[in-house]
Amino acid sequence: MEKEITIYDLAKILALSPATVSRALNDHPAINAKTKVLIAEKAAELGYRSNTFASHLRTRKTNTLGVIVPRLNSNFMSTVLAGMEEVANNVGYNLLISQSLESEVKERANAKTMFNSRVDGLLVSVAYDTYSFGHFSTFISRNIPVLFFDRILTHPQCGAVIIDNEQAGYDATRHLLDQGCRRIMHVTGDLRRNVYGDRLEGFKRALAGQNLSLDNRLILSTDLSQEAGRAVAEQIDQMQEKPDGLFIANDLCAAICMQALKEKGYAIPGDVAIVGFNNDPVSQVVSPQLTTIFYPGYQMGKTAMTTMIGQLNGTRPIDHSEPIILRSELIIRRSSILLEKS
Amino acid sequence: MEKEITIYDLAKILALSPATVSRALNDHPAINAKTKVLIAEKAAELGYRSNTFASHLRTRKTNTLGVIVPRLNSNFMSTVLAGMEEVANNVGYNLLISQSLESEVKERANAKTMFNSRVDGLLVSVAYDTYSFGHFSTFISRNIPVLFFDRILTHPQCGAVIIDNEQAGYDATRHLLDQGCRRIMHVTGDLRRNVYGDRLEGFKRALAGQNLSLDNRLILSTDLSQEAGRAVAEQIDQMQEKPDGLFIANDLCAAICMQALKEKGYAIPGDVAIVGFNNDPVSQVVSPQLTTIFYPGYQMGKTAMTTMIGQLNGTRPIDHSEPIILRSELIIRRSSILLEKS
DNA sequence: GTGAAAGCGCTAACAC
DNA sequence: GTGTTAGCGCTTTCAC
Repeated sequence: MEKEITIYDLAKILALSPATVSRALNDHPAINAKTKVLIAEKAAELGYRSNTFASHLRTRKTNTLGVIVPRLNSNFMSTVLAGMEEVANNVGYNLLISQSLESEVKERANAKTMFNSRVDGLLVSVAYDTYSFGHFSTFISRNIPVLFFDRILTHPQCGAVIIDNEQAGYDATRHLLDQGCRRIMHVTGDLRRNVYGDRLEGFKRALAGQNLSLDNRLILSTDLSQEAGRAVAEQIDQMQEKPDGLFIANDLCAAICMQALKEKGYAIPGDVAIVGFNNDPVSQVVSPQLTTIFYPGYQMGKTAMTTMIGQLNGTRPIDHSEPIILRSELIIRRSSILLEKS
Repeated sequence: MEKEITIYDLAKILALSPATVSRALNDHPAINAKTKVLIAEKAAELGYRSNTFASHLRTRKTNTLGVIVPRLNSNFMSTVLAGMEEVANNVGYNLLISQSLESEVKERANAKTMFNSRVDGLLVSVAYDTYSFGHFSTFISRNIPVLFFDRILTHPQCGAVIIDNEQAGYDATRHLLDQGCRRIMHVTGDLRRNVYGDRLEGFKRALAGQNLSLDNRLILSTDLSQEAGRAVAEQIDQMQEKPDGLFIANDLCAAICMQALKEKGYAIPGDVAIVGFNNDPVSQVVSPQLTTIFYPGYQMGKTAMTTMIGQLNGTRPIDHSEPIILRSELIIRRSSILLEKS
């Protein structure tokens, strides 16, 4: 076990004060350039590494940001995280990542851990059943910025990065309508969650635009799991008046559902046209390929992180009155094409 | 911005010494049980939270573990991470996660950051092009345990958690042979990497078992990307002697390749039987569904983390002479079934 | 069973 | 441009 080199060791060897060494290492402008070089070389030579705890203890900054996501093992979330990590890493922030496993209880515990770890900021996409803000208010009261992304809670002091779910829901539905569908079923998640609630609004707007009335039996709130996909296919098979279009708020769920429908003998898109959501890799490999909404996960991660870091640096004006909205996009594939392009 | 409560505040209020408060909070046996209760209550009442930096500064322990993965946005890796997170979270360890983006250079930088963050241990799945051990030896020399998982580097002082890639490669190939394939192509990654090299060994052993000679033109080392999948289909289409079996070391790549082959008019599995690798969600939604190797990602994450924590606690005997090998499993689906079960 | 005191390594006033 | 000094909040001998 080698001994750790400290700034005191460097100071003694170079006949300087620890303060000078500290300043030089932090690239303080007041220090002579030559002195800096000297110190940097010696530090490298002796394998000096800054003790972040001592530093954090003084500065009360940790250079660490907490990220809480519902699940790590989802294509979308890991893509978001990848984007966040890239930005954070580039500017020297570390990421403390944990998952709520879709449980508010666990999310609360994670938030507490983050708080105790003294993260400089917190980025959160909330769990399926999170509706209270309490576990984040400790952050707010200590001036630690909290930024929500994708699945958000609305709070005057918290930023948010989302896509325009209402518009995306509208686009998806409108596309099915344009293809001639007149009886569209919408399979979605918990409607109190912004991402699902907003999509439903878009769904409704699209129907209203065609003077179609809303049939509540055609709105299914599920957990969007693979099992849900199978169950939906089963349910459709049992229905008297079957839908001719299906808008499912998750690609994997949609893919499984499509597969189950095909097995039951339904033609896709002939009998039922299908639109998914997320542009997950599965949407490209199912047949027919799945029409979906491109969800810019990587960009969302980068934007959220950039916003957070900007806020921490004070380089970016903070306006939490409006969420940051990223562009999503309808990607039309074979699962929904009923009309040839004219 | 509320003021932080420290043990000094608690000590003063309770007319005790900071030392006693510290000991009580850490459940030191020498402290009177009643005193402990008293202190705990007051701490809770005032919203005291331990300053981990001050603590770390003294104890030189961080309760933080570093994890470096090639990419966060892969289904397999995020599943592994989910498993790790669950275990770590349960015993109070935090995870500092970063991605190498398949570059040894970035991996080196990440390792340095982890080192400076004083992680108590490091878990690594190495980048595509990592062959030197140098950036990990600083950890070893400071007695910080390094554990590799999945894509490993072999080192006498580092543990490793893997699946038996050789056996998996054998199983996949043997299955194709059992289905009657006689000209099997193997599409894989960088053969110097254990996961790919070992699978190739299994591939060879299976062929040898049937007295089939090895045709090097049928071994393709690619980056296993989606583009690679398309390129392989193209290449097969151009070949004079086409393969009747295809073993691709990645499900998404395999799914894309299958799709491209289908578009070119090949029957799957009739013309070409296909086996993938990973049991990625895509393997279940392609048609025909893809035969693959189940890769226990969640379990791998849990096992790796449990091993690491055991080593840190000293509760687990450490034997790095042999890697920990998890069971993987061939999952037979329609993409490779040529013979009906007898 | 509890207290006094030193010090972990760093940074930031404040001097000069 | 560099040095002096005083902590940041905690743990841990060593006392009693």
